[in-house]
Amino acid sequence: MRVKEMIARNTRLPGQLLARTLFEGTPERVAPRLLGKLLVRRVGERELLAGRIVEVEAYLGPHHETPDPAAHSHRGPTPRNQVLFGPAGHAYVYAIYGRYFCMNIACEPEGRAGCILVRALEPVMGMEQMARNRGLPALEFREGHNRAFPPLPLERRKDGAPDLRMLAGGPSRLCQALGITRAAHNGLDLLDARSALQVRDDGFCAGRVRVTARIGIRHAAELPLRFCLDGHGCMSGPRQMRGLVMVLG
DNA sequence: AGGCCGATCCTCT
DNA sequence: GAGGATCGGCCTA
Repeated sequence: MRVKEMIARNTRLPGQLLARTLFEGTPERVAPRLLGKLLVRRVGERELLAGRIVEVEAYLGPHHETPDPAAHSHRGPTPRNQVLFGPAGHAYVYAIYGRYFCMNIACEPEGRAGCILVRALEPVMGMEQMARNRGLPALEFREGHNRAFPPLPLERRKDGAPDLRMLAGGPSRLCQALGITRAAHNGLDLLDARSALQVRDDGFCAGRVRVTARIGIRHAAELPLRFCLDGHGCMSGPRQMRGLVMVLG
């Protein structure tokens, strides 16, 4: 207990943990509520990497009334996707294309397998380490901008320096930036203060949320299950995408 | 046992 | 905008 408290204090994690009930709803209900939350990676006892969730996609479990053949859980439990059928709030990390990882958050009560794919983060803490993790050149910060997040460039920089959007904009880019792997992080409880990977709330209020079709899938490609902070510079995919705008209440 | 293919990213045109 | 890298998981035989 003492050790846990020391870790919690020494790392000074931003914000606070979320309630598990938030994740026990259906994925299309949970997804927009994750926008603006922080995904926090603890590295050892001191280092902290964090990004604000600006884009997510919902994937519907096999019990959902709407079939979702794009979901990994669509055909029922397998050794790979078993975390999705467990309790809400746990990380499902899988490998894709032989070289990358993607991270999901399990939703719904145990036995149901809806989930949220985290697709893009706005880097908040540890940007320099994120750039190193991504194999990008060192970031250069202007005077006074090394603490607060610098303004987002909306166009690629001409000098070849990394576009800050590219640090963690994209489901595999964000895993690379935070050092998330299947071996180390699949199954972790994101709502446990001792976990190396957590979702936390620092009070940020999501404004307008854009709802569009999901990206990069073949099946059920029309379902409006992608949610992003409208117009945010760090979202992945096409800049202008057809969709509805909702305001969270 | 073998084949297919993906919730991606990067490079090049 | 197109194509290649690269391999684990899942399906078929």
